[in-house]
Amino acid sequence: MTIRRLSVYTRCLLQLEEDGVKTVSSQELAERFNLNSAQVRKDLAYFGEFGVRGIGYYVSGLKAELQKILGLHREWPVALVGFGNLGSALFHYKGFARQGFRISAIFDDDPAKCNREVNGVPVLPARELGREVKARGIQIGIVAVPAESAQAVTDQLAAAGIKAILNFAPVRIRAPRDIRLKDVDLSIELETLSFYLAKSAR
Amino acid sequence: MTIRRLSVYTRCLLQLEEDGVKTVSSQELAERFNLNSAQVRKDLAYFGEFGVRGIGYYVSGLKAELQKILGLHREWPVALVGFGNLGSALFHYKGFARQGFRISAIFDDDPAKCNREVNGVPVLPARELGREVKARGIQIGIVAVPAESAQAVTDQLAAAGIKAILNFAPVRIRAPRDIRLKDVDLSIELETLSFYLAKSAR
DNA sequence: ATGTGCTAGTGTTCGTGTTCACATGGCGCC
DNA sequence: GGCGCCATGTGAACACGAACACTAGCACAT
Ligand SMILES: NC(=O)c1ccc[n+]([C@@H]2O[C@H](COP(=O)([O-])OP(=O)(O)OC[C@H]3O[C@@H](n4cnc5c(N)ncnc54)[C@H](O)[C@@H]3O)[C@@H](O)[C@H]2O)c1
Ligand SMILES: NC(=O)c1ccc[n+]([C@@H]2O[C@H](COP(=O)([O-])OP(=O)(O)OC[C@H]3O[C@@H](n4cnc5c(N)ncnc54)[C@H](O)[C@@H]3O)[C@@H](O)[C@H]2O)c1
Repeated sequence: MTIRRLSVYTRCLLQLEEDGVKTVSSQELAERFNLNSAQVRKDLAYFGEFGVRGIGYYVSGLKAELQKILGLHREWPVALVGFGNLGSALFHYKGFARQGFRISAIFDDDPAKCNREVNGVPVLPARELGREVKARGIQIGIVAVPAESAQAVTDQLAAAGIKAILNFAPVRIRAPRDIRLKDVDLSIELETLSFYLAKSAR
Repeated sequence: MTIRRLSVYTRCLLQLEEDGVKTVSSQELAERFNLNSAQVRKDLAYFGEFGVRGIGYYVSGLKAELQKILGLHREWPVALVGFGNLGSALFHYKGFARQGFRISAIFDDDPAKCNREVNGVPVLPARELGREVKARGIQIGIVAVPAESAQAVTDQLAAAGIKAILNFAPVRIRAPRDIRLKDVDLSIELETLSFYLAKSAR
C-alpha cells in the first residue's frame, strides 16, 4: 500500500475539520487530489471500516484513525545531524512540529557551531551522538551532512540504536536491514523535470 | 519508465569516470543500487543500444548519452520564489549547479529581502516575476513560499510561461496541464517513517 | 415499519512496471 | 579467419497497484 496517500488524506482532514466540515465522501476526497474514489476507499478500508455507508467518513473520527496509523498521535523526538544550510532550514521549519516531530538534538562536527543551544535545543559534537540519542530515546535521525560524511554518520546513528533515517545526502547509504531508510534527493527531482523539458523540446 | 533511476545511474557514472573506470556491466550497476540487472538493461536499452555485448557499457559514452536524455548537457536557468529558510538553503546549495541548474533570479515579497543581489543573483519583488522570467527565458521554477501563497505564485509562474515547477509547499497546487509539476513534501517522508515505527511497535 | 437513496466495501479486470531466461552479437584468442 | 566467451537486448511470465462495476448496509423520509 502506498502510505504517502494516507499522509495526504490526513492533512486534508485537518483542513476540513478546521473548516467545520463534519463528514466527507470518498468521492470528495478523491477530487481534491485527482485520484479515483475507489482508490481512496481501498486505502482506508485496508486498515478497518472507518466509513458509514450512505454518509461517508466522519472527518474527526477518520483523522484520529489515520493519525494513529501513521504514528502521529504521539511525539517523535528526532536527531538532526548536520547543521549547515539545509540542516538549519529544517530545524527552523514549523511544519514538522505540527505533525509531532520534534528535533530534540542537533549534531555537527564544526566546533564553531556546537556546544551551544538554539531555541533550547543543544547543538553537540558528533562524538556525543551515541550517548545523547540513547539518553533521549530518539528513534528517528535526519542526515543533512555532505555526501562524503553521510555513511559515517549513518553508522553512528545505527550504532546508537536509531530505527529510521531520512537522508538528504545525494549518495546511496547502507544501513542495517532493520533500519528504515528514506532518501530525499532534490537534484533527482529537478532532473526529472529537465528530462521532460528536454524531451518536448526535441 | 522510471526516470529517477536514470539520474541515479548518471551520478554513479560520474563517480566511476572520476575513479578511472572505463567500462561497467549492468550487473555491477545493479549491485550498487540493489536493483535487478535486467532492470538496468531495460532502462538503458529503452533509449538506444548503448552497450557492447560481452563488454558492458563504456562509462564516459553512457554518461554522455544519459546526460543528453536528462537534459543535463545544457544549463537550465531556474527561478526561485521564496527566499526564506528553505529558499536560501536551496540557493546556497552547490549540487544543483553541478547538474547544470543555475538559479538566476530570486523572487520574494518581503521588501527587506529584495531589491538587492546575492552572489550576483538579483532578489526581486514578486511583481517583477513575469517580466524577468520572460526576459531570461527561464523554464523551471522552484516554489518555496508558505502554503497559503503557493497557488498564487504558481499562477504567476504559469502566466510567465514557465514549463516546470518544483513545489515545496505542503499543498496540492493546480497548474495548467502543459506545466510539469513535481511536489516535494518532507513531512510526508517523515510520516512514512513514523508509520513503520508505529507499526513495528504494535 | 418499510422503502428509497446514497455511499462504503470488495471481487474482478486492467495496465504498467519488474523479473526471468534465452538468444543475439561484438571481441579477442587461437 | 574461425570459434568460444560473455554481457547485452528482448520476448514472455509475473506481480503489483490502480480502475471498474457490482453488492451491501446505514440513514432518513414516508
Ligand atoms: N542545501 C540544500 O538545499 C541541499 C539540497 C539538496 C541536498 N542537500 C544535501 O544535504 C547535505 C547538507 O547540505 P548543506 O547545504 O546543508 O551543506 P553544508 O555544508 O551547509 O552543511 C553541512 C554540515 O554538516 C556538518 N558536518 C560535516 N561532517 C559532519 C559529520 N561527520 N558529523 C556531523 N556534522 C558534520 C558540517 O559542519 C556542516 O555544518 C549535503 O549532503 C547536500 O548534498 C542540500
Ligand atoms: N524550511 C524547511 O525546511 C521546509 C521543509 C519542508 C517544507 N517547507 C515548505 O517550504 C516553504 C517555505 O518554507 P520556509 O521555511 O522557507 O518559510 P519562510 O517563511 O522562511 O520563507 C518563505 C518566504 O516566502 C516569501 N513569500 C511569502 N509569500 C510570497 C509571495 N506571494 N511571493 C513571493 N515570496 C513570498 C516570504 O517573504 C519568505 O521570505 C513552506 O511552504 C514550507 O511549508 C519548508
